[in-house]
Amino acid sequence: MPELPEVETIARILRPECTGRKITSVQVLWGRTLEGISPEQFAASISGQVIRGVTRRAKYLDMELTGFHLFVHLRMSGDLQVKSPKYRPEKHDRLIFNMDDDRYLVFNDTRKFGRVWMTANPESVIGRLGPEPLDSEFTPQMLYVQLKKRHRLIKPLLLDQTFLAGLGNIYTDEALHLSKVHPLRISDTISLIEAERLHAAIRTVLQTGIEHNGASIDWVYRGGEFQNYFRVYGREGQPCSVCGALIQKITVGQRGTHFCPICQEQSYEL
DNA sequence: AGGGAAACCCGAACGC
DNA sequence: TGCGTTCGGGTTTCCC
Repeated sequence: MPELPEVETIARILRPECTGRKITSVQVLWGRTLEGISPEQFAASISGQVIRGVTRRAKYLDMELTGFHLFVHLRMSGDLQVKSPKYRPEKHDRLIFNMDDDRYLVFNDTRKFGRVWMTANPESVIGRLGPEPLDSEFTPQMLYVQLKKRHRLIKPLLLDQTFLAGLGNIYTDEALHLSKVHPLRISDTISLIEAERLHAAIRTVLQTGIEHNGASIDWVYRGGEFQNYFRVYGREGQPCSVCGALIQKITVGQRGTHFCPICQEQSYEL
């Protein structure tokens, strides 16, 4: 499930493969992948565009083109890979870009949730996103202040991409457990100490994810390594690695939420 | 303002 | 075995 670390890994893999390549044509195998543009218009405007660079913003892959940005959000099951000239389309391929070295950039997405935007104005796609959790501007103090301004359950707030950009369900549960914050805590009751722990935990889980995905070349939707290090996610009924209590699973804001009832006390902690 | 529900999808897991 | 049902995941949109 591509979250921030997986997108970061893809960007790192694609950057040397695609930078400087010209897109000569594109096959649109599933039109609804494209946001705000018809397949015909898309094909017409992308042909001849040169890929200037590949970066990441939150969970969006950002390909800078000659006159546009191509943003790709992989959502649940998306995958983006460079294929050799002899590649033939496979099941669930949605977009196939032909590059000027005769290789292909293939967007495959089993569940059809992934989306692609082509725009001259990046703000129209990523303008509402909150701070980047791994940036130096994102400080413990800033997190504390922002939490104080809101009155929301901490779990859904951390998942809100306009509050903080990049955490998905898995990393949120992991970060809450690592920082010993209960998922049902109300944001403006979180102390400075707790906010500092949460800040550190968010960075730790994301960085750990990046390291483990980076360590395995073909992780994308074929099983990465980070799953072997889950502290709570998917471990309902199994013992907490810290205290031995059984991990519980509840629903918070319509999302499956895993936590340790002992480590993550619900009471206020100074 | 915040929260709940529905919608978009399909493969895996589950129940019988 | 084979069938039908449920679930989950990220995000947006609508409604209370």
